[in-house]
Amino acid sequence: MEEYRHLNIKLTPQRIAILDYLKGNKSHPSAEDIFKAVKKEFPTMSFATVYNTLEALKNKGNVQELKIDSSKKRYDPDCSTHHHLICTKCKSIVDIFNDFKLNLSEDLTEGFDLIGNSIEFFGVCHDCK
Amino acid sequence: MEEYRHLNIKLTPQRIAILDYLKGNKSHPSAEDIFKAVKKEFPTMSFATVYNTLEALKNKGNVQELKIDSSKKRYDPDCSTHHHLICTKCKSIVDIFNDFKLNLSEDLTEGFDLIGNSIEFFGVCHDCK
DNA sequence: GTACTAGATAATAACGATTCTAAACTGATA
DNA sequence: TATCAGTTTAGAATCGTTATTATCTAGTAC
Repeated sequence: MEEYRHLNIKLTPQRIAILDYLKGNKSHPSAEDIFKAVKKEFPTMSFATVYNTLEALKNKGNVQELKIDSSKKRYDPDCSTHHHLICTKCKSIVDIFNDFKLNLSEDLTEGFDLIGNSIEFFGVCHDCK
Repeated sequence: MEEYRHLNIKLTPQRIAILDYLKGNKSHPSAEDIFKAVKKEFPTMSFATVYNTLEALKNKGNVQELKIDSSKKRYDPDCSTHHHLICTKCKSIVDIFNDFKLNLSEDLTEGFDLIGNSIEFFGVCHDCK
């Protein structure tokens, strides 16, 4: 597909299937979620391909790795600035697009060069209540 | 030690050593950091004891598990409300005690019951620049 | 269109953090 | 001081992720 040409990565059918799965995906899938979804179309799909592709997309700034779930990495194809609201029970994740102004005075940063921030809200989702 | 009696967990010498190591510790250690430190005093110390004790302390609300480092869990004996500033290179962590007011309007929370939030600032520390 | 090649895929092994198991041990209570 | 529920230990098992290697193929050049 031409729409992925701008990524400047070699476009294989497997990669296109992964990209299609990720496009507009708001579920913040794990590698396993991606693997299972793409395996339906490519039964020989291996985990290595999922991880390789995610690595390539991360390097191109086209996918964000989330550390929200301590048991496994999750991935977000939306690289715009936003935050997350996580259900402490089922680990479902909702995007929060508010722009919060968080100023840290120099004397608190202990000589760090600040790059950015990320806010994790937590709560219990509708289904888990 | 009497000072740990209030935890209401059985106090073994190994647990006291772990508690002593954690007391006032601002390094946000991993299980391995704790294991290595306590092993000096108790050469037969096993990882299971470290994880068991951390689990007990988590349940008592006396230790916080941090998901900041995607390759391993890190632990914070300071359970007061605070945030973290993380070096993207060496993964060192500094506490930020500012109290930020983060209001989320009802219509953004998609039916979640909000519990709290945690802010992760990231940057490059003095030593890694 | 055909050949070439750097880079991708797939199967599997390796790895590291964490959890589990089962037997021996011990702190806290009576 | 005897008891026992809970703890420690060593090691095995598990699980997510990374590495390896042989095979394959997308993209380029001819």
